[in-house]
Amino acid sequence: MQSPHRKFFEQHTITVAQRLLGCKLTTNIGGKSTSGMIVEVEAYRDQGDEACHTAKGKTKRNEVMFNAGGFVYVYFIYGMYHCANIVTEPLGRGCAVLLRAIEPIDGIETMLKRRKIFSDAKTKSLHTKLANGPSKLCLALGINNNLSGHDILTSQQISLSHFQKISKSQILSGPRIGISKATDLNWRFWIKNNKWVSKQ
DNA sequence: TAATGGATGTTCT
DNA sequence: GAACATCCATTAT
Repeated sequence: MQSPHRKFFEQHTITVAQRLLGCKLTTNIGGKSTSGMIVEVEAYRDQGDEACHTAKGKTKRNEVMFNAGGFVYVYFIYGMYHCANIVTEPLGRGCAVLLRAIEPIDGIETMLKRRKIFSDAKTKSLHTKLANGPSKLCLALGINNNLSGHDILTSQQISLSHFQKISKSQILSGPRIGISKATDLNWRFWIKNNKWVSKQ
């Protein structure tokens, strides 16, 4: 399948967020290839969004978000977890889409090991354990701060391709999860009836 | 099934 | 010193 071009990522953040649903995200880390279809995302925008990391300007932590659309922004949270974003809109803006959940495609054995899921009992309801949340997704795909600042168009370790066509009628939206500011914005988007989504 | 609280460290006030 | 785009085990209902 074809990979998106720069212009795909430089559109309005809401547009990119919706169009990322159904795309296949692949990582190649530690000699292991893993991939999954993006089924849930959240949009974070530079203007009118107090919950966005860049709401108060550029800092050491968020500087990667000011790259051109298509760069990867990973941050460390709660002392033990990572969250992965894809930068959107043109160079210098500071917008991104948070990746919240994937439906596994390739390298499931590797993902199970990274998530420390071993017993058969646990593998029976994988959709509630493997990658249904931003930090679970990072663990499953082996994403950490080393990937922050990579260009998803050229990186050898993380890439994106079109995979499944998702129409507007298949996309639902609601408030973003885990934030205290700008909770009125319905900027979480997910694929309707997809069981790999973190919260329906 | 819902609610609570601990783990853990970086960033910003 | 508080907040934090989380997760999971434990406890209460």
